[in-house]
Amino acid sequence: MDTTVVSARRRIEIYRANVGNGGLDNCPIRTVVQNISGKWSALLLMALAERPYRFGELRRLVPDISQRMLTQTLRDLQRDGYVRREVFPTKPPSVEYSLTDLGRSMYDAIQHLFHWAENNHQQVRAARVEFDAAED
Amino acid sequence: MDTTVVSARRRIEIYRANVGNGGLDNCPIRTVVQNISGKWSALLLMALAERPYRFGELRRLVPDISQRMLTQTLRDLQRDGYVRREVFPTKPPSVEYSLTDLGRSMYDAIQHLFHWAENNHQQVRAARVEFDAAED
DNA sequence: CTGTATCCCCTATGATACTG
DNA sequence: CAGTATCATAGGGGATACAG
Repeated sequence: MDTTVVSARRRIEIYRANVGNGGLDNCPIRTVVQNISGKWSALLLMALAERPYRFGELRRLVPDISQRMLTQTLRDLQRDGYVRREVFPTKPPSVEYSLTDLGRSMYDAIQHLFHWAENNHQQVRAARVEFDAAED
Repeated sequence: MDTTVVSARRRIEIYRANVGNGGLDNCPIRTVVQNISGKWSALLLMALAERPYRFGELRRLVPDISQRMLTQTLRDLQRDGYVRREVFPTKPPSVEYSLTDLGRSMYDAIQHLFHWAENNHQQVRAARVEFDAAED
């Protein structure tokens, strides 16, 4: 817990040092968080953490994602180095997506949050209900 | 790492079981992730993980946040149960924000990702540069 | 000091149709 | 099968002014 506190202060100081010439743009945390907080990113990361998937497989696995967002989310994850895209010259061509080492490493880190969410989301929902009820 | 894989599959299965009647809305992970992925949420959580802050203090600590977003982000964090808001009847009134136990617990979980980001954001940036350069 | 109320813009997401 | 292109929409976020 002391580690938490000291770390938090240092992070803020680093952020403040960059305000004015970059600010959040240079923030390590936002660099990472911004591109994995999309609507479908976590879901696709979880799928690929299990095993490699082809494009169409992912589409069927996540039935309510639009083709556009599947393409775009995968591309963003690939751009950040989390996902590897391999094209196989079958006919018609097939494309396989898989986690890179960097992606797996990041997944191991974000997994703590996923796990927390599974254990505590009811408390969060309850807090929302209570907050909304308290509004006059 | 077997834990990772098995867990990921179960999470996807839980998600798929809800597609059609709720889907992402009932997803524990999105319930949590959606409201801490805002532009300023992580920064404010880190500040409050250090110590309680007054509204004006936070404003000076994070000079480039608009008053509107400071108010709104704090309110969202409070609504989810992460932040406690206390009004002191001074003149003029002052308001103090602090982490709740739930907030501190969540912070401990998300901290792993923050730590990863600090250690690996250069690799992510490098991956982006490489990806962009490969575009014709 | 700590907010609320407007107005405005930009980006993320979605629906649909088309292509190698 | 695995995408692109185009158009439309909603919400996040900022600037500014006002209020208790």
